[in-house]
Amino acid sequence: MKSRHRTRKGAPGIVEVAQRAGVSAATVSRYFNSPDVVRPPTRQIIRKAAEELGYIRDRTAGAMHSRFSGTFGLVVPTINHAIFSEMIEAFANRLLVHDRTMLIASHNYDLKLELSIIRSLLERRIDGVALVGHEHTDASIDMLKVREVPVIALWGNQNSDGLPFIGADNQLAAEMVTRHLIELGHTDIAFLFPDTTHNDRARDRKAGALQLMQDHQLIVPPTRLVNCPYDIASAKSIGMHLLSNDRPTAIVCGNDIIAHGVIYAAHQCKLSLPSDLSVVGIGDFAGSAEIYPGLTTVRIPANRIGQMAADTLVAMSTDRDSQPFANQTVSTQLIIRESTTAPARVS
Amino acid sequence: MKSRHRTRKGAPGIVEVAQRAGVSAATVSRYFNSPDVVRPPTRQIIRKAAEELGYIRDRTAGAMHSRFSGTFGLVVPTINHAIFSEMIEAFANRLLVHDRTMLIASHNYDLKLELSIIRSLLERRIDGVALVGHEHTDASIDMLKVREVPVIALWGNQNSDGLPFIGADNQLAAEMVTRHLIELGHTDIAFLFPDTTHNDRARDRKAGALQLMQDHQLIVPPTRLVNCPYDIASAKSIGMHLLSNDRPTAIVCGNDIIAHGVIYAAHQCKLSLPSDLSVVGIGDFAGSAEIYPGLTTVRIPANRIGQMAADTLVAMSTDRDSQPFANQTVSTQLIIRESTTAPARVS
DNA sequence: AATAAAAATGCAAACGTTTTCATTGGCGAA
DNA sequence: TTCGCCAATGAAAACGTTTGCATTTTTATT
Repeated sequence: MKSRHRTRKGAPGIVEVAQRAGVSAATVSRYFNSPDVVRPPTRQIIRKAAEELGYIRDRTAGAMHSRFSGTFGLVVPTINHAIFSEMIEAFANRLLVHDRTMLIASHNYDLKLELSIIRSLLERRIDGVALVGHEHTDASIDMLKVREVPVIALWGNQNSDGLPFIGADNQLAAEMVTRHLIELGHTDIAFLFPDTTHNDRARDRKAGALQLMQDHQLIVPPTRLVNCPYDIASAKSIGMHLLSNDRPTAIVCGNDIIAHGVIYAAHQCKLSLPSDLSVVGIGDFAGSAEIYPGLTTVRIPANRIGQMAADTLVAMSTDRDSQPFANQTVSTQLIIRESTTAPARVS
Repeated sequence: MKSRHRTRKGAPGIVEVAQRAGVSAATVSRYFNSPDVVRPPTRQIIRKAAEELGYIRDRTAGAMHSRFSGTFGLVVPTINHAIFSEMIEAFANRLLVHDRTMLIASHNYDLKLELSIIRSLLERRIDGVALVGHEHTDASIDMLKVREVPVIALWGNQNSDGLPFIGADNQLAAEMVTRHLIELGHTDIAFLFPDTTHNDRARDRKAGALQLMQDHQLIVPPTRLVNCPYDIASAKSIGMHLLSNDRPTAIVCGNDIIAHGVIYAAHQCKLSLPSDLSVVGIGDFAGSAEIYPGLTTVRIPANRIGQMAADTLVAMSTDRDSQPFANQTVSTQLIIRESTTAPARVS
């Protein structure tokens, strides 16, 4: 209790374990990091000593020397959102399998905040980081490049930013649902997409849908192209407005959350679905199969993305040199349920 | 490149900054940790040097000495679930305000896994941890106790385990919705709750609802007490079964997710709500206000819980001695919307 | 059984900070 | 101008591991 600032209460270190086991600290360290290099009998002795002492390794200290913290970062726009939370959970669980942990933070589509989050992650010496989308400040990317921290972009499938990615073809996804409606005979279709300013996924989707309309010589007047945030309350109220007079025969929603909101709006307006209105979403979130009527949408395997991201990042941090990893586009699939049908009155 | 194992690429350390600023490393360290003790002119010089070098602190190294990692753990049953994800986001965002980060993991109601997660968090030297609920293995609690890591139990409001908590009165919440139905005149009420084995929140709710029924001399036959997992698909299918013949006039659901499923089931069965069936949930999740008909439920402020947890934990880790913190029960509120009404045929 | 080769272990020097203690410098008071 | 005090800074010892190298022990070979 003099020069020694208060010692970690009751927590034995590697040297205490070594002492009790009658070996050197180095051997104990090796026992934990690569058990196969220590002789089986020694292993037993150490295991026993560590257990009796209730020893818990200090990876923080280990990270100092080995430069691996065993922690990875995940930066998302928002945690509290069906599609991301599914991915987050998959990512975290997969990391756990690799004996790694996840540091996560959300920036709510604020790129400036993203930068400061990345900085904060770097201060914690993460072994790698997964970012959502391809829109990031140069400062963010540079910071990661300088440290040579493995980075991976999730959810999109373009590498405008030069980052390896794991994601879906969002443009194609939007095309799929739009084509489905066109093939059913719809011509008066409305589009509800969120602000695309800092959201490349939404931009791709919107572009895909609109392009397909154009390919089919269908014009989309401004009134049928509505901005709608990714939250159910806004979606419902915008939906109500859209349906109250001169309503379209079908609506393409930027994602399933918006679609849920629109369906609720339709119920509220006493419309019967799908005869009065066809609705499609993108994403196939939890609840989309159960909602009434079942939502026609495009399945994007969020948990697959999360899992692949974890695997890839761990691999990248380990085999430092096998970079760059191949970009991966996960498959999307049109799922036709009960929310779509041919329009009642063909024009 | 001889004894020196590969140096962190391009990453300047505190000494490089010190060198460039013409001061000692100690002063740079002080500049970052308590700027007020270094003279303003010196501050400027250091700030400039750090900026030009693109210096990023290494908190890992700092943590070694100061025993604060600036990271807190959050252990939840599942991330991908409306109510938890709202709390998780609030917790993370609030920590960010405190310049701290969050390590999170989910155990899917597996207490054994929870233990190993806690261990893993401890290996990362977290400054504190928030656990959901009051059911934990003794080993988990002991491990935390020995290290004297601040712990807080979320979501419940009992301290059977001696842990300080921040949560809601789940029993009361269930009573509120049940009372509402009874007051409307319902006597034939069904209850859908998840397995309560490792879930004290669900247990409290169930107990609260059933107790109230008993208080009102209403008996609940076994057929009206159904086990139902917290997922929408199960809820809908169980709901369908329950509604297909000899249906009750009202259903109390263990949480809003189950309620959503039941409402979808009712739609599927072509029942009209609330005249044919009243439904209540607990939690007031996103979507509960928008669903058709709007769900009568009890509001539990998840984000408030998350925020308070972050504040409390940070405080606990800082003022080590002001423990134990007062337990906090957040207020719940009955929200009456359109999913409930008096039963059609009074028996 | 002796020797070489291989495997297991120990020693001690890092890793990049923070913090204690000592020292320097600046400034007001006499 | 000189002295003394306080604020600001520097030097160096931790913090608890990992790992390169040296040494010892084991195993295989003749």
